[in-house]
Amino acid sequence: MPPFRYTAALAAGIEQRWQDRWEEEGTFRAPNPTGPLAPAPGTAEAARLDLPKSYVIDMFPYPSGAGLHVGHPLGYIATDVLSRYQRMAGFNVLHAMGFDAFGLPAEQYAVQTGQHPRKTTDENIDRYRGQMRRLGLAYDDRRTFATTDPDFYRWTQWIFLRIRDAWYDAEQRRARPIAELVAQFESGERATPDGRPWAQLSAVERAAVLDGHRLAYRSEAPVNWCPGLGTVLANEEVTPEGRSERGNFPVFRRDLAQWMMRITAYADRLLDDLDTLDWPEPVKMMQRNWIGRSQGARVTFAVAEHAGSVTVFTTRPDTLFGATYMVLAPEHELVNGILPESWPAGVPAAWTGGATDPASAVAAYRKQAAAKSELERQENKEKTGVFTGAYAVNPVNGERIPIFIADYVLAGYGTGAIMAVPAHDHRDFAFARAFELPMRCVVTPDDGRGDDPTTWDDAFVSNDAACCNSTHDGISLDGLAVPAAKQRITEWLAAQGLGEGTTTYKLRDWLFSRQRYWGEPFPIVYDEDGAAHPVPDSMLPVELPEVDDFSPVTFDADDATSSPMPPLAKATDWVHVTLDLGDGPKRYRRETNTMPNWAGSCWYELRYLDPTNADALVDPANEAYWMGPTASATTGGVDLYVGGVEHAVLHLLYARFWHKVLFDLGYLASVEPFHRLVNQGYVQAYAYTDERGFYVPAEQVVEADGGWTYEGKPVRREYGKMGKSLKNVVTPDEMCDAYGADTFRVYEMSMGPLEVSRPWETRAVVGSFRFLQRVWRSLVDEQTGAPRVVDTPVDDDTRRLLHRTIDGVRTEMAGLRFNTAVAKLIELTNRLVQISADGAPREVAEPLTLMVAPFAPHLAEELWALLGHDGSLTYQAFPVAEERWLTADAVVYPVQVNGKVRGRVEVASDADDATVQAAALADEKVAAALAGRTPRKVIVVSGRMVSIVV
RNA sequence: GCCGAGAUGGUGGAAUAGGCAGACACGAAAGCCUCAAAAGCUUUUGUCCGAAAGGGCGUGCGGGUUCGAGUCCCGCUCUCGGCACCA
Repeated sequence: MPPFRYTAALAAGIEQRWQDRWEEEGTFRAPNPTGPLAPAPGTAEAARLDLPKSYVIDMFPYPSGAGLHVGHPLGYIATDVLSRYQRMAGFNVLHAMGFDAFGLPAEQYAVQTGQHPRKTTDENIDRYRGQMRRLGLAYDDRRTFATTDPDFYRWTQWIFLRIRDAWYDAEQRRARPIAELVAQFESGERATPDGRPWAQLSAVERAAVLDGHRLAYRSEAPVNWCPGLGTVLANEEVTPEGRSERGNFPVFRRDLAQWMMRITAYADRLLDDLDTLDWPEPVKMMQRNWIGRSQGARVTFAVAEHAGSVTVFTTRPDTLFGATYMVLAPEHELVNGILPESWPAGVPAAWTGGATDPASAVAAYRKQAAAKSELERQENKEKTGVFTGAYAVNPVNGERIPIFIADYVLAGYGTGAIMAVPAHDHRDFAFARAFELPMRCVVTPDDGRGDDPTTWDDAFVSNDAACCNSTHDGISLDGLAVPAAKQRITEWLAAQGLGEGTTTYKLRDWLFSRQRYWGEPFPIVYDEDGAAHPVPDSMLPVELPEVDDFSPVTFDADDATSSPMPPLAKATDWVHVTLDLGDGPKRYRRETNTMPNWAGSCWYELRYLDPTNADALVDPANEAYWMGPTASATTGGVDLYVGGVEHAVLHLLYARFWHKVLFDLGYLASVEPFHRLVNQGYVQAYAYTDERGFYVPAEQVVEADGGWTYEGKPVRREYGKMGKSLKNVVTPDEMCDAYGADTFRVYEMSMGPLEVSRPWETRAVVGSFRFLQRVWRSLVDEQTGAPRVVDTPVDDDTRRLLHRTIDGVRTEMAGLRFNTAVAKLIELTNRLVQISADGAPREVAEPLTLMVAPFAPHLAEELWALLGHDGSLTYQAFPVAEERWLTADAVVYPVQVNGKVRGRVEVASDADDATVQAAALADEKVAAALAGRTPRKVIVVSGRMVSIVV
């Protein structure tokens, strides 16, 4: 083995040396316009402030105990490659990394072992930092933190207080300080809920009124209580089966006083501003679906022989004439009030559920619905329900229609009540068929099915057809297209005082309390009356107390009646405090819930901008510089944010919400946190099970004619995640040991497009290793380690390849197509190898080194030094292609005869079409294919090809 | 069920302003070097017929538009992801 061959050991030496040097020199530090991270005037760093900026980050990781496997760094390497490229291409690049370190695993480990979560967390972070350093990730080392740092969560708490201290002004469509709302109440500009003057309200009453407006508020509301975990959960953390996403415990709806975030106030803006973002369409779609805005109308139906009325929400007010019955959610509050003593005469048996009177029918149905698990409801979509015995009056034609309760109507959406139009709604159709309810066609089918619903297989649903059978005193929709009919009827209802156009959302307010230890404490205390008071900014952060027992009290998983007991409640010395909140020292009780995991990740991208600022979460000048709106990003935000699709809804929606509140309150110039989002794919892996179904170590499985064996016995292959229990984990450290970090980086980038998931294949890594070896061997003498570069000029053909490569690599880099960029570099390298028998021409060696640098930075730095340069190449200009070498003198045209390539002709690149055509027809292979026939048509696509038709 | 994304050699993947399908890499085969092995290097490698020259067929399936379709249109199949009675 030659002593200076590029081996793993040689690579390890180079990598270590350059990582040390980058650290010593602070190579990747990005200057801020102002504050502690602003550069000294006149330095190279200061000059970079005049360049266009680029802010590139990944979704920061939760530092788990298992460390990184080869799947995790895919996005980190991609953003690193891009940011290294951009530094060379003339940008001031901010690239940073932190840790989302509050979370359950550390707490659960603490519960099991008694080891403080902070210790576990810090150890894991150290391990992650070590692994990331070893990969050569070029972060600004001054801009890093964990969400668990008191200096960080101080600001998380500060933001919480600003949100609590704000209300949403629906007219101005923005958040405003609560003091401005108080002023409106005081002046009488805004009436109090019960009309009394503000001054006459007691302190408790005022607090209650304001809580009805605050963007962070406490409410006694139905929440998802999970006794098995001992905590409440956000809607998003509950599976469709009604169980906890984590742990799969049953979840119950219970009324509990909890902190909420009024994210619903921002539903429209969160929806509308998606249009300004450069995000993958599926992610936008998921957010749109989650917000679930739908336009429609509320319509009030009187209850027959009764004083009450029921308001329904419908998106199809145009079908009001087709309403033949009404359905309330079983839990609807009006149900009990409208039940008659006995069934009306002639009620069909199927409607009563076999009960003797409406009250017992409703009670029985409710019981039956409650007994069904969510899963059973999912599986069985057959419509069930029961008649209430009451009738509603259709306001448009006075018709009496029966009122049912059924679980296909959800209490939490719209008004919890619907008008049923079985002819034009699939669900209503199914219900009507099951209960033999009448149907009336009020939208003429345009698919030839006829207008008699009794002959239909399903409802006719269309927004393009025209209305019919919809005329009564003073109102007719007949002949109107659906959209026009909606407008007409909505106006009519409003004029009659029977309804109004309205918008509803699926989005609910965000439950923000967790009964956990390892989270941000709320900066809230309660006085003797139970009133909440903010902890003054000057007393932040409210730090977590030391406790002996980190677990919330958990209960029998099925005990729906249990109540939360957070771990912080046990820290009695901490809970009970004496504070002076401006009216002298008093006793207070601290809030013992903590914030949910998402809190820190709702704003961390802002803290990288000014991580050491002690006076503000970020200096406005720094935020405006890095994230402010630009011509192409009109709502501002991070230039590139890379992370997994699993955060498509929750993290990204919550972070957008907080960002908008902070914008409204004047703290930020940007309206959106993340302008461009890219979802990196997953690196997955094969796992193998033996005949008993146990996993066997994947690395020892061998492939043998169409199957796989482990220790000679056949095993089954499955494809999925990497995990300890699947015995298929491959770590970046192993790859660094075997090949070096540069090889690993190149391999991860050349596996395929960033967005696509792909299987890990360790044995393929060697291809990237050979590539770097060829680069090294071309420029360095393997026997002496001396550079073997010559100054002889290269042939035109090589020079053209060089410039085509430069041009192509720049294009691919900008489009994040790193796999094809690497392929182009390999092609250039393979040419260099061919022409370097007597030494590598500098004309190719230098630009190749610079272009390889984003992918294999350590190797490139080493080669750059060997080429005779001082200092890091980090800020060397990326090569620029010369236009004149991008076009060849001659072009080879493929010639098609009847669609098949039959020959090729070489023609000067500036030849006109006639010349090209003549050359094509003169080619002997083409002539042979023509076999004497006269071309009917000859098509010359300039610079591309010739097509002859005979 | 609804919405979205996708399907290209043995494998990962190239090629979208409709213009030479399979770049680049892995694997495989043969060879060079070596006492030998490893590493490295060279050549071949979509498939079928053929000794070769050459030819036929080929981008999930079936149609269509076009001189020309992986790319556009219509109709399917399958895979993955999201939502799940949202009125």
